[in-house]
Parts: sequence; structure tokens; C-alpha cells
Amino acid sequence: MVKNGKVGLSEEPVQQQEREAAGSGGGGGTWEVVAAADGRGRMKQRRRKKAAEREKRGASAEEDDETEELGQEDEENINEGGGGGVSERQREHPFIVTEPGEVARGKKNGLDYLFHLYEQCRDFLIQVQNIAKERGEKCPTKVTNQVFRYAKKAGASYINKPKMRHYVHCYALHCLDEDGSNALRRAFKERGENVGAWRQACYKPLVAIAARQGWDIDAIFNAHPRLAIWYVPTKLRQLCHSERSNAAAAASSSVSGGGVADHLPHF
Amino acid sequence: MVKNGKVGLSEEPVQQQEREAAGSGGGGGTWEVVAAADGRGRMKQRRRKKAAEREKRGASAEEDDETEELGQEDEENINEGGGGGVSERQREHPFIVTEPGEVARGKKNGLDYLFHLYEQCRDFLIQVQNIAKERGEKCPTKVTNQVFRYAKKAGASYINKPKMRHYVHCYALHCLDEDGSNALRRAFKERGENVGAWRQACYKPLVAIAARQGWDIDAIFNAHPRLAIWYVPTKLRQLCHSERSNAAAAASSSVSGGGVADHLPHF
DNA sequence: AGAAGGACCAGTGGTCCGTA
DNA sequence: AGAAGGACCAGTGGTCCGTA
Repeated sequence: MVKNGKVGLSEEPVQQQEREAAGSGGGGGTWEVVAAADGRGRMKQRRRKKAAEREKRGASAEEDDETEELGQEDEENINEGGGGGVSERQREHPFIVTEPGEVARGKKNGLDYLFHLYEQCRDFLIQVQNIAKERGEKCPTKVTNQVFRYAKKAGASYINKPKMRHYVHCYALHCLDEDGSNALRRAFKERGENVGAWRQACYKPLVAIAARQGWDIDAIFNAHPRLAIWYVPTKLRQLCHSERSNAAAAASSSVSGGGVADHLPHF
Repeated sequence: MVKNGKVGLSEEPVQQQEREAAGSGGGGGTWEVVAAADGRGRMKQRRRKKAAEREKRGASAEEDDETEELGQEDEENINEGGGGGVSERQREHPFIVTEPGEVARGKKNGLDYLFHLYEQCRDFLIQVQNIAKERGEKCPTKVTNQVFRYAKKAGASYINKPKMRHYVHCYALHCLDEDGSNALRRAFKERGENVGAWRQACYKPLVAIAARQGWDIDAIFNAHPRLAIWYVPTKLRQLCHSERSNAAAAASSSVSGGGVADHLPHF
């Protein structure tokens, strides 16, 4: 492999991974097949557009053909129930707040599955890194667009950038304080809160962790091997920054009785 | 400063730096003034274009005004000699191969000056990093476009990306083996070689260094504090990669008598 | 209403090539 | 000819908003 002239994509182990992941899925292995089929359609479209752009200016050719082996399932399973038209848009089932260990039922996905997707992305990154090293190309240290593209080509079409970025801080809490994360999940499940509410609630304990560690959220991410490969989400960074300002202002006014406009303690 | 609503640019210390740098310049302090004037013209142009693009779609406003204090010199010094038209294009004097410590004469710049530019970029990066930290924004670890833009705003219009990227590996040799670098400069000066030839010659000793250290050129750059802020140049990376392949093939064929198509030893 | 993700956009890394 | 650098381009990080 790798030297076979194709894109260096080794499908087999990846596909296996995908199968493993299915355990937590909604329709007992249905959705990921459907999603893969959908993904392929989109990919062709994208490639067509890309090729068109190439023609506009002197093509920088190199690497574009793909290992077209994702097949196996073809026409089948395009539609899930017995319902509507032939080519309905398929999406992943929405997440619900589940306790640790709990598998979501019905057309839902649980939070263990969500976190599992982050681990899968890590595996894809490691593969991309290995390929880059073998080829002597520059080697990503983070989950980049390249990694998402690789995941898609490898058949994991249920992984996409907006989704992964959306929940990064939830995964961060899971990494940095699993007990706290678990407690939060149980509390929000009990209260019947939706995923959005749970997601919002994940910020606060993270900011508290940052407060205890000198407010350097980048350092906190980088110190954790599974978290270091993810970009710090903008909103989390902003929250840490403004909380630090608040804390500094409070501390300084409690000492000096001065106004909020005082300078920050260090920097 | 920093909280003044402007771009957070503190001009003063930067301008001072610029003055320092002038020592190695060609026209005894002339060129950098000229270059600054030229730079301002271009900047206005760029801003105009940017503003036009904004109007096309719902402006993401935020941060665009500039501390317009670069002035001081205005109409004066647009032209260097007494020569041609009013607004001739000005460029930096070309580099020549100089020995360590030697100041270039005539309309030339020497290699100490070249390396000094890398140190200046480092200073600009550090300033950009400090501003980012104060604001709680993401903090560059490398000399990025943002840093080049900052340098230009700060009046160092003689710094530009193509130039700095062009000679990065020469600076790398200077950092990693100053004695070797100095010897190479003396040899090429003596032989009367031009800058291009010297530049080309800098690759080989770097590849030799990489060979001694397991071929990991990224690790070599990252291990050196002044070098770590520069991207590894593509060509240097490629040279290391293909030399490693050659070395591996030679080693394996000398042992097994096998063909060049053998696999690499590790990976 | 709540949520998933295609697709867009501003600004990046990289360097070509029209310029002097 | 040898060299400096404006300006372009493909692909990035980031996330909005049309979709289901």
C-alpha cells in the first residue's frame, strides 16, 4: 500500500472501524450505510466542480483519483423506512442527552457515540500523519480539512467539520473531567433538557477549570494528548478571556476599591 | 494602549528597531525611508480593494482603521539619486555574498543584514503574540501573513513574505551551524559567486545535518528557538526526503544486493 | 422548535512571473 | 543575466443559514 500510485488510502482497516462505530447508531447499522451512499453522491459533485476550476488555469494535477471501493451497498438502503420518494436527503440521527453507557433508542444517537466520533477523527489524523511522514510531506498536528476529507473518502461520511467543531468543548470536558462530565449528563437527562441546553452547559465547568490553571485554555488543550489535536473553539476562548477580565477586575476593586477600568494583573 | 480601540499597534518601539536595522543598508539610511513611502502607497490601494469586496456581501466589519502615524517623511526621498521621473519603483538593494561582519558597499546589502531581517521578523512575531494574548485571541507560533502585515504597518516595508521564505534555509544553516555557514560565505565570496549560487549551496550542509539527526527536518527546526518560528521550506523538506530514500536504498542494496525498489528501513 | 451539515467566505501558505 | 516582491491561487479555518 501507500506506494500503489493511488491516493495512499487503505480502505480496509478504516471500514472496519466504521462498522465498530455502528453499535451506537440509531437504526442498527442502517444509517451509516445510507450516509455513505449519500456521501458518494456529494463527492462526485465536488470533484466535478474542482475539475472545472482546474481547467480555468494550468492544472497543478497530482493526486486526485480515488480508491473507488466504497461500493458493496449500491442502490439498496437509499431510503430508510418504506416511506417517501426515491432519493430523500439522509442525515445522521440527532443527538440526545444520554447517561454514560446508555445507548440511545429510536432514531437518536447518544453522547457516548458523539465522543466516539472524536476518537475516530483522531485515528484518521494518525493515518494522515503516517502517510505524510512516509511521503516526506508536511505533517498536520491538528484535525484539519485534510483529515475530514480523508475520513469521508474512507467511508466515514457521517463525520463532518461543522458537527465536530460544534461539540468540541463538550468532548473537552469529557477529557478533562470525566466525572464532572458524567454528572452533568445525568443531571441534564433527568431534567429532560435537550442537546443544545446540555451543550451550552458544558462551557461553565471548562471555564472553571481554566480559572484554576491560570486561564490558559490553549495550554490546557495542548497538555492533554487527545485534546491537543483539536482547535480551541472561539467561543470557549472568548469566555475564558472575559471571565479572566471579570475576575481580575473584581480582585483589583476588592483590594484598591478602584474602578473596573483598572489594568489586568499580569501581561 | 491596546485598549484604545485602534488596531493595537504601538508604533514607537518598532520604528526605533527599524532605525537600528538601517546600519547594514545600502544608501546610508536612504532606502528604508524610500521603501516606507512606497509601502504606504500600496497599502492604501490594498485597503481600497478590500473595502470594495466588503460591499459585495454583508460586511464583517471590525478592525480596519490604522494608526496613520508612519508619516514624518512625506514627499521627500521618493527618489534616490538625482535621476529619473518623480515616482520610480523602489526596491531593496540586492544581496551580495559577504563575509561575516562585512558591510556591503555600493547599492548592495550583505548577508548579516539578511539574517538580521529574520531576527526582526521574530521581534514582530513576539509583538503580535503579546497583543493576541492580551486580547485572548489565538496566538500564532510561526511567522504568518499576519506578522508580515504587522511588520508593514509598523513601517518595516522592506520585509516581505517572498523574500523571507526565499532565504529561510540560508538562515537555518546560520542558526544550526554558524561556523559552517561562515565558511561557506567566505568560500563563495572568494570564488566570486552570486547570491543565487550561495543560496543553492546552503541546502547541502543542511541535508547533511538532517542525515545525522534521523532525517526529521521539522524536529530540527522546532528544536531551535529562533528557527522554530519559520515554516520548513518545501524544497528543503523534499531534499531531505529524497536523500533519505537514496541513503536507505544504498544501505539496503549494500547489505542484500537487492534492487533500489526495496522498502525503506523504518516506517 | 431543535438540530445536522452543505456550502460559503475572508484571510492563509506558497510561490510564480511580470518588473526593474 | 540575476534578483526583489506584487499579486495570484488552491486549499484552510470558521461558521452561517437554507434544509429537513
